Amino acid sequence: MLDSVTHNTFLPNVSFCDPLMSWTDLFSNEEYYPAFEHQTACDSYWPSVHPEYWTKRHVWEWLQFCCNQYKLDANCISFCHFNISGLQLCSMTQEEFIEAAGVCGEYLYVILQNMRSQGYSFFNDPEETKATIKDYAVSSCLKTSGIKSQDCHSHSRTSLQSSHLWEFVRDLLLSPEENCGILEWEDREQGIFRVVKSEGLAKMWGQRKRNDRMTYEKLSRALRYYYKTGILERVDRRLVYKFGKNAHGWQEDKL
DNA sequence: AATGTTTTTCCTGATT
DNA sequence: AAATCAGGAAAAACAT
Repeated sequence: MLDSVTHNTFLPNVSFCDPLMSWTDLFSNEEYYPAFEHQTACDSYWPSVHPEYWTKRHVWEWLQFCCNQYKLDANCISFCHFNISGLQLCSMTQEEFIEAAGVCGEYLYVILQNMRSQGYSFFNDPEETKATIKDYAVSSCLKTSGIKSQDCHSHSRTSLQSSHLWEFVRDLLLSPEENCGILEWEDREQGIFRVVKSEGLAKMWGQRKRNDRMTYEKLSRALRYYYKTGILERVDRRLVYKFGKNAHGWQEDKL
């Protein structure tokens, strides 16, 4: 899976600040994801800033990047431990990283230390990146290694972005900052929720996928496919859905 | 490169 | 009337 790191995601000769770089797909767009921490449009993009000077938002974006790029299981990461500035992040010891993110913490620690010492060349040179990361992949918390998130228990779930639609919906439901009234719980216990702003949801999903032609019509088709796989269950009310037995991570108690 | 899975797109028809 | 729901079919995108 590390191979993916070397592919098109690291385009040569592309500036790190270029907002059109492919892996920036991972991140939200200020327009629809309401800024937290009072960020404004003039805030820089994390790779263009030294880790020591990262804002909380930068830290957050960096985490998202790591999760997506290196396939770290976001469920291993305790978000509250990372609600800190770059300076605080840099002062964290390896132990603290492990404390905050289990095995993934080891990984994050290495990535950060490399970034600090080697700057962004760490990311610009696919081979080197691969080699550096490889040694640490062994103990990994990589999704593909088959380690389930339960193995990294004891940490509260995060709302870090995942690639699947249902996870996106779930995480939106669980993060009031980003939700802004688009989704609402109808019955928290039973996992029943309602799409309040259908077109807003489509827009957000479209942004995530870099697809401005997304509509609720099409998104809902994808949701209906989840009935078959037990991710969602049918609720015969308009714009109302229910998490099925194969959906995880939405329950309040069971984190 | 081959295959399986998820998502997107489009569509026809029913329901609210 | 306009949105939404239902799925079939096929293509595209993604993952392995």
